[in-house]
Amino acid sequence: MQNQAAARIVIIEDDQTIREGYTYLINHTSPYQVVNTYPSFDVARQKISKDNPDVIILDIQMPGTNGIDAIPILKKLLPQVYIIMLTVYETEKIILEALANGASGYFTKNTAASKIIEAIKDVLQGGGPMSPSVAKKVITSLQKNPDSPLTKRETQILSLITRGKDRSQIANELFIEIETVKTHIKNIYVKLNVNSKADAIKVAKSNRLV
Amino acid sequence: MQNQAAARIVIIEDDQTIREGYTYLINHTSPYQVVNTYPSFDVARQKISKDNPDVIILDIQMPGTNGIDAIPILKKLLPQVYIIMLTVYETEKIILEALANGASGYFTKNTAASKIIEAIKDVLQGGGPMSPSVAKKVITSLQKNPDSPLTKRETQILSLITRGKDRSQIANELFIEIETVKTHIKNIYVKLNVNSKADAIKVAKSNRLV
DNA sequence: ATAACACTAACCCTTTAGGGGGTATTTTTT
DNA sequence: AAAAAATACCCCCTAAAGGGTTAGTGTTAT
Repeated sequence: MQNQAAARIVIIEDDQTIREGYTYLINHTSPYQVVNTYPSFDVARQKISKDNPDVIILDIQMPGTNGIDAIPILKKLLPQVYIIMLTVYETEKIILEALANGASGYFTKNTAASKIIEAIKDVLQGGGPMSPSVAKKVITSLQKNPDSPLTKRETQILSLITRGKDRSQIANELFIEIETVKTHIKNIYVKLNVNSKADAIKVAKSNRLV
Repeated sequence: MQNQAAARIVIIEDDQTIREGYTYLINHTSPYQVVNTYPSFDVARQKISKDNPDVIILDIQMPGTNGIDAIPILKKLLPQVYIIMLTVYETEKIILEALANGASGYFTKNTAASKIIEAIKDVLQGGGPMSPSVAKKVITSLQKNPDSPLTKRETQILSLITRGKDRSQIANELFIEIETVKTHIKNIYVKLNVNSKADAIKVAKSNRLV
């Protein structure tokens, strides 16, 4: 008698070869079972609840609803499910969208089946498995610009501005006068070559100053 | 004759046992060499440039300057260096601060030396190595709330507000009237139970609505 | 020690944006 | 057919933003 049922996997992927390849490999080399596969999310939508999957392996480019948009719908249908993206896309934008929408892992399609099996184990244990190059892009997206032209105080104030604070709230929070805040903001605008809050935030975000 | 010089590693870590343990293991089981070790950043500061490291393994809690604050200074001294954090801390806040400051990888101290050696290989090849639990926290920090009370349009407008756009800019961007934007904002305020932009942004960020 | 930078604060000024109250039509989704 | 979402208009008043200028006091690096 085994300790618990094998985790249930569903693969949603339009390429039949990939679908069958991963299915075979997962079923034959791991303690997990692929309970169903679908060629698109639109086909999966009505039936996947009955599969009761623990993990979904999801493509992005598919006929009909794309994988990115499918994630929140799948999470609503199956709140406990872990979704691992398996796709050819690895632009920072798409990776971050997938993770923002609720994906728990992200791999590119050249990934060996053994790594996918490790990834299934990893999500089930509360990890966040990613390809090295994906992890790199995620980390890069979090990094600040080390060559900011702003001083510490200016950076601090710009950060409060990006959080929507107004001059008086900033003054209160930093225990300084509102006129001092104004001076800092004026200096920030000069350094960033802007003349409004909106543009300052835009420059701050695009140059990762905060 | 070997293809290239072994990558040069420096360890900055106040615990002598850990320092010596990892040094031994890296030097004896991998193609990398630990060229120097330091018990604190303040000791390392003046001499590390001469070590010319490719990778620094960095603790956070140390006498003097902590590891988080040390990262940008090290990056300024050695712009090409990869920094891998090795620490007992794994709160989301500290992890994100370390990565924002320029760390390329992050591990907790119970990590096996073999994983650290893999991590060194990984950063040198352009990856972003992390412990599974660290990767999980990084991914969680990027995820949106799937149960937002806001409609698509409201979410879109709130997102533009968080980017510092004012009513007229939002109206222009979405090709709608400024009065319509006002209406959406009023509805957002009611749903979020706030009555100012700053509070809306605060609620949006703390509940990951955008 | 001394110059440069950072942080602080004050005065002047005008323009723009924000927030609250309502009502109402059209479009989309269920 | 009913509900929800998106659109748009009117009224009101206060608060906030932006620009210009000057200046004292620390701190830090050369």
